[in-house]
Amino acid sequence: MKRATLKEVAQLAGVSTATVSNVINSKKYVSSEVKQQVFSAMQTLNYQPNTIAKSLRKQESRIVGLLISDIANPFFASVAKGIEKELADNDYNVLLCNTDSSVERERENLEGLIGKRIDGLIVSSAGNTGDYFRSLEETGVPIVFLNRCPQFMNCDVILTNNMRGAYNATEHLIRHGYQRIGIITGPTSLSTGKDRLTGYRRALEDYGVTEQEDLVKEGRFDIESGYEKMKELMEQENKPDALFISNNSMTLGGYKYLREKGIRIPEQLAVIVFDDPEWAELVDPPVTAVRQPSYELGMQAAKLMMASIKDRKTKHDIMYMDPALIVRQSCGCPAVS
Amino acid sequence: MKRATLKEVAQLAGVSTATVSNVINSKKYVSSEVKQQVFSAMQTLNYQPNTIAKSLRKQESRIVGLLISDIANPFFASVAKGIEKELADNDYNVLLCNTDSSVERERENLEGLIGKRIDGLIVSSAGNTGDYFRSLEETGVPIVFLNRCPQFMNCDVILTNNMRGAYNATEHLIRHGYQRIGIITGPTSLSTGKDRLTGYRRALEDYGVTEQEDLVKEGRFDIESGYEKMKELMEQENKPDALFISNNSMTLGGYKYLREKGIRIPEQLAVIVFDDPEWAELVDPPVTAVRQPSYELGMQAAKLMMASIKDRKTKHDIMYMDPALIVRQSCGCPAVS
DNA sequence: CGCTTTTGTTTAATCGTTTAACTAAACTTG
DNA sequence: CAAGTTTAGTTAAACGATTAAACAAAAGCG
Repeated sequence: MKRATLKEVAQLAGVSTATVSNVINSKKYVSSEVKQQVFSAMQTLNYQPNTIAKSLRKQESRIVGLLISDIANPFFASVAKGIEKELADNDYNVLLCNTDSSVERERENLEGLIGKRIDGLIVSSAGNTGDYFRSLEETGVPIVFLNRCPQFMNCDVILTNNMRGAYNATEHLIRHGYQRIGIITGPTSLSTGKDRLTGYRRALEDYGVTEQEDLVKEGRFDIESGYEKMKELMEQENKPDALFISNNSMTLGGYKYLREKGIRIPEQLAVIVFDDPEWAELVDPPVTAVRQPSYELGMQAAKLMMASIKDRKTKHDIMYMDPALIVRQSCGCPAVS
Repeated sequence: MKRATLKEVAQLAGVSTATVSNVINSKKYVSSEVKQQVFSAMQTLNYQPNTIAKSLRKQESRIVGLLISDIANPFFASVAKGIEKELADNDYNVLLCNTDSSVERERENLEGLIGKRIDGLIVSSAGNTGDYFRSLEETGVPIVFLNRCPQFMNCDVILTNNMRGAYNATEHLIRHGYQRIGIITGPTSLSTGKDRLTGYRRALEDYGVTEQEDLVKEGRFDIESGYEKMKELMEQENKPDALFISNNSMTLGGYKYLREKGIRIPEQLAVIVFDDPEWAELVDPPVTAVRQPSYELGMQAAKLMMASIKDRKTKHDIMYMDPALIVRQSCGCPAVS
């Protein structure tokens, strides 16, 4: 069954298409008689306006692209949920693109999205430079960067205060008297990876602890590299007595290794992790975590986006959300402070 | 900066729009001279075809709607990832709609998607009847139901073999000698909830165990109800000695309660859960789980969708994916068999 | 050399809306 | 009551692509 068009509705109601359009969008004043006619015509034809045609004419798609590395990562899933909610409330839809952290796929997806004439893009880029976003930006499409901070562009950025989160975590470990505090960090090509590492370093500095090079391992924010790096750390001469892990996925990998080897937490190794997924309090032992407000992060990103699209906001912000340290049992006795 | 149109490219290249179109889509034979001209014009104007116009003309959007209850649930997140991957490989995009299990929002979203003229819909409905999908189906848009089985419609359905999964889990508990095997099931208005309950019952029957009404609790597939129902079970006279929990979220809630009360698994309560999220082997104790092939489920759903869209497949399938029982430590000693 | 066929390109209609510009009727108003 | 204003609705041109049909030039052919 073909869908009815506005024209057909107009014919049936015995009016012009313009009038039908006006009725639908309640633009101009239309007599209630005619309105009734139109409504009933719409009813009988089961008319549903064609958004594509509308988009073409109005030059807006009411679609926002979402470019993220891994929707299966609970952090991103939660972010996506926040974004979807906020956008839906404003009658915008989300086009989901998963990049698997591949710059290649990111670029391809971006091209597709440009073609689709998205009204905005929310992105947590896999790349470090992000120069290929330029061509989108130049056409006036607002971009919100999520937990990634491109150097040069004039667009909104929303970030967890990664440095502070990492600083607090490290500080916590220092205050508990740990001497050899290691870190499994993310790719330093990403601002999240870099900032968390910086936070860790600042804390060490501030407390006069000298950094030990072999206690700093760079992973790839995924499960496998978490396992690998944990292995490296625990098999080397100079083992850490405490460890800060930079995200949830690497924690899964790391914990896996520790479990296999029967290494006890926190007796043999104290652990604090960045991200606070729902399983954090159920693993053995419950893990002390730096919680990013992921859902709120998504909502805020979407709000910034709406402000750019609807209110034509052109002054762009960089917005920090503060993470919270949730102390559980993986980081040593609740002493000192 | 306005985006260039095909017309402008044509002008610059000194040819007609039809020719440019032909070059882009390599439809008809175009002399390589002209081709060069067109390409270079496209280059200098930084031309990106407008998909919206194309959609309108060709009457296809190359967008598939995805309607799910909660993208933050790792099961759905993984499903979504599989769908996105498979669709992207076929040059289709995913429009993500989160319904929060609200039939209301589901209906609203559906309307929006119809307006957007999606080429297909993949849905894990929150409702039981799903009659409002009819209007979409009638226009010839293929629908794939995911883990939900509407009675009447002529569309593809892809299901985890919920009954078998639940049966196997229950059987496993019975064979380990448990006497009072309980279940926290999902809403029986959903086929997932119902089928898992049925599987549980069949197993009991087959082994001549009589069902005890007060050991069967119906949750809502979310964390809160998991906590509630676990509480009810463990505070009543007739406590279970083993429990089958119907999904991952309710497990989180249930485990939370057990941890609070210091109830030991499996000594005081053996547990098997449906779904095998990434944290399953890290919680204390690692949980025996019925693993649904979530990513593959998503991929298959997308494949069915592509078959319907591209190959005009009209004969529709109901496809079962078999879950696997992953035995860990939460369900008693690895004895018997 | 004329005739058909092939090749390469153009013309113009179309997809389903919105909206600026226009019109005709009804209503004010001095 | 003539002139201006308001009201309620129509006409037709966009938006940016695709594509059937038309066409001109070149090639093939006896």
